[in-house]
Amino acid sequence: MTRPSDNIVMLAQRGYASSNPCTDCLQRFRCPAFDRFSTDGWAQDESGLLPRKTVRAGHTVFSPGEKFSALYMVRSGFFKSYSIDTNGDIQVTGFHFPGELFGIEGIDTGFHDNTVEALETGNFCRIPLAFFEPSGRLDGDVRLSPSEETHRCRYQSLIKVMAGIIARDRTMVFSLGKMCAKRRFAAFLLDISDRMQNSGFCGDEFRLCMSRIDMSNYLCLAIETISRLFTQFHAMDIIDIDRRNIRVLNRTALHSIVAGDNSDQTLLEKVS
Amino acid sequence: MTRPSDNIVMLAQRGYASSNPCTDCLQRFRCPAFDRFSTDGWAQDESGLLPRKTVRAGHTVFSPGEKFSALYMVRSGFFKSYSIDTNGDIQVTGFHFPGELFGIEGIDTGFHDNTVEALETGNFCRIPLAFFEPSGRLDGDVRLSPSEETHRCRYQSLIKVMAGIIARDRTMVFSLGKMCAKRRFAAFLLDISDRMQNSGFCGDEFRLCMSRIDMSNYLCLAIETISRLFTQFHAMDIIDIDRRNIRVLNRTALHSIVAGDNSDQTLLEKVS
DNA sequence: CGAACGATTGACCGGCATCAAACTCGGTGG
DNA sequence: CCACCGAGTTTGATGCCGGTCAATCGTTCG
Repeated sequence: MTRPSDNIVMLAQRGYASSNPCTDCLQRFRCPAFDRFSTDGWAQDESGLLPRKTVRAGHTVFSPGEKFSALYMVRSGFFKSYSIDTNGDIQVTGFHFPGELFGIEGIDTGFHDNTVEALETGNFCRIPLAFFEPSGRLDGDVRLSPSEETHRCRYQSLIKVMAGIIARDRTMVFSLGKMCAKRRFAAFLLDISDRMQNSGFCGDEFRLCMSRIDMSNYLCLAIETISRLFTQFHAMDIIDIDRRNIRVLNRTALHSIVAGDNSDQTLLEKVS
Repeated sequence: MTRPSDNIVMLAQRGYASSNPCTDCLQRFRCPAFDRFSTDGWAQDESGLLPRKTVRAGHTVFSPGEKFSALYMVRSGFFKSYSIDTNGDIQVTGFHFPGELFGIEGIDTGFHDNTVEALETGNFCRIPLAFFEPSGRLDGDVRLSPSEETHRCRYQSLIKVMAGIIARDRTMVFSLGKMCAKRRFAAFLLDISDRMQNSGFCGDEFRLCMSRIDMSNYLCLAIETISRLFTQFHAMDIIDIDRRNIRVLNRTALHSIVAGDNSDQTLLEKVS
């Protein structure tokens, strides 16, 4: 069968494609750089279009210590971000799907403190921070002088991005603190499913873009626990799982597990 | 545009304490509403000063569903914020000390989704969201027309507030996911201590403003675990604890527990 | 083919939640 | 003044979820 990401990958052009401005970008309606108010309909700086770039699996978009000067919009492919603590332990902090933004965490210090890495060949668009500034400002990247209305839209976009991150982090805190492994994992599957759908894929049958190790690290569970939960959910006919290919068979069951009417015990234990 | 002299008159008329504008506020240097660029040196709207309010222990600043239209700066006292999930379970999401801001979480939906409650009698200042808007805007609250420079400062303040929340949430995720109870608790004590100091109190001897229940809920641990850790740290001569009064005796030990060279075992186990 | 890596499955055990009981302290009323 | 109560806290006993260790299997690649 065809890989779910083929359709988008084929549309993604490399580098500056003058034939492929924002008006043709599949992610334009989720992109804060796409101006609905401008006459021509696509974001641009002095040099033309916003820069795009393609990275292969395992390669990074940026690393800790690099100067923070832009946001990034995933155009195709999947990315993960992680940071390394003082003990050298890795913490996967998130996954990024097509149409999603990443890289704003460094906004307070001015430097990135995490790494963003492509899970498979992917393409992203770099949106300079100056794009969101209150008024035209030259910072070596780009000079922009948006109209007041345009700027307000962009301003609110930036706020919204950060608010979304806060909301997602709060969910994560709740997940880690109050949910047992099963609930947490079910919530993770639903989250991934929803975001796949938002990115234009089928939400019920797709390929998991990350390894079991990344999953376990992100969810703060042991790899073995992840594996056991996969087989358990499979035995309960909630999912079909083959390598990284997953099919959601019983979404309702996942939701009831997440709801977890009782704090942490074996809801639906004997279904199989 | 109102002149400073006008405001003084208005203050007297409205019963504001004219002897206590922002220039006398102890928290002014941590407050985004305090304008270092303005000639008179304090934040104001058309009606005079930013509104302040006092609440008693157990009373709320706002509740879920209320319209989001302002940030809040703690002037004195201590506050906690918590939300209630679909199962009716409470999750304490944070504590707020003098000089700290709260209430920005509702910025994306336009409504607060959590409750902020005073832990003891406290006073806070309400900063209308319009204060941070790119340009003068009338939203029923206040009309402001800041200069470009002033606005950029305010704009960046808002960004910084949100970035700070994101950083704090990330720390929380790491704490909940990767730290055992002892490390988590030690990190909590250090966090509280630092913030007490930032708020102008002694960082080594103070009164814990929240109950054991709030602590345990916030840290996602059982009350019994919190209690055991208090006695354990006391036995190790790391702290002195009497009811809610705590004295930090060995800050270095707390730091080494948080560092946790090894994942989750009994560092300093046999010190007593 | 063999090495390396990821994934699965089983056995074991430890940290922390849970249950239960005792204790402290402040408030109330007889 | 003491008895009583209830909320908050402490301490002990027990059990279980999920981490750790270890062996096996499947897949990929040099």
